[in-house]
Amino acid sequence: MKISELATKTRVPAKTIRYYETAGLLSTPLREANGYRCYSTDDIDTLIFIRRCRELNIPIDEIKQLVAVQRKPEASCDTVDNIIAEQLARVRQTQQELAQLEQALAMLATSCSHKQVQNCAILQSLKAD
Amino acid sequence: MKISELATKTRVPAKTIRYYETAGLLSTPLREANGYRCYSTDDIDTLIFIRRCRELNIPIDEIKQLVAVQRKPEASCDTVDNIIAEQLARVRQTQQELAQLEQALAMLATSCSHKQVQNCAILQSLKAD
DNA sequence: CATAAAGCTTACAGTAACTGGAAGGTCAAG
DNA sequence: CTTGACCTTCCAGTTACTGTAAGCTTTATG
Repeated sequence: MKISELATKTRVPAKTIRYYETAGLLSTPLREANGYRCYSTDDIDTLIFIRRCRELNIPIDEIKQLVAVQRKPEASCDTVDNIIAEQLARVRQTQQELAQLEQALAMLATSCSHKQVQNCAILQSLKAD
Repeated sequence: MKISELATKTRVPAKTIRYYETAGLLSTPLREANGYRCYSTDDIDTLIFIRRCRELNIPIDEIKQLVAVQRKPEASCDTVDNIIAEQLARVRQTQQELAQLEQALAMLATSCSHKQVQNCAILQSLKAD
């Protein structure tokens, strides 16, 4: 199958598929006589797996590990557990930071009573150290 | 004052100060005879303002507008209000997305009972379209 | 005074994960 | 035969810095 078919079947843009190849996430595919990339049905599974991981914000380097570990079926899944746990920790950390951000912004958003810039309470707040 | 003094007074790294200059966020400073940048006390205020905005995750292009509008004290503060409101909206949008992410990851994290990779429930889930 | 360390300058490269665009080859249809 | 849809590669741009290198100047020390 050619790249655009793989793209529609996995909902990953062809451009991104080529990028994943150069990034070392996908093995280099066979080529037809004309130089077109030629993919197998296995590639569909791998690529959907990658897409799902990216939807979970897992960095490409860690997805590489997840793809690699699947080639050793008898390995323990500690690597998998750790990557998911780390990603969860990162997400929760970001959530905390965003909560503080939201607080600060919400306070700013209600502080200005539509006067002129020279009296703007938002700008005043932002000038404080 | 030289760049490192400005850096310590504002808690913005000297490297970042130079970057802000090329990014058009800070006006080009005077130079001493030896070519060193020479800053005024006003630059302290501007830079602290910029740092506070960045802590609120406001993009540099929008900080540029906030800095510019402060040079016209009689302008209305609609620009300011809009930028803060948009930033708040972006933050809340991200919060929603992260909440879904966290749900999905948390579910994955508890799904695997430490078997081998070939039975790993996490990997199974990630393979589904 | 010599020299070494600290601080300043510029310019280039790298980060993450793509995305857009240019220039050109291939293939099927009208 | 030519038009349009795909395919190829390579280069540049995105965001907001950060690292590094090469080369000044200034300051501190022996």
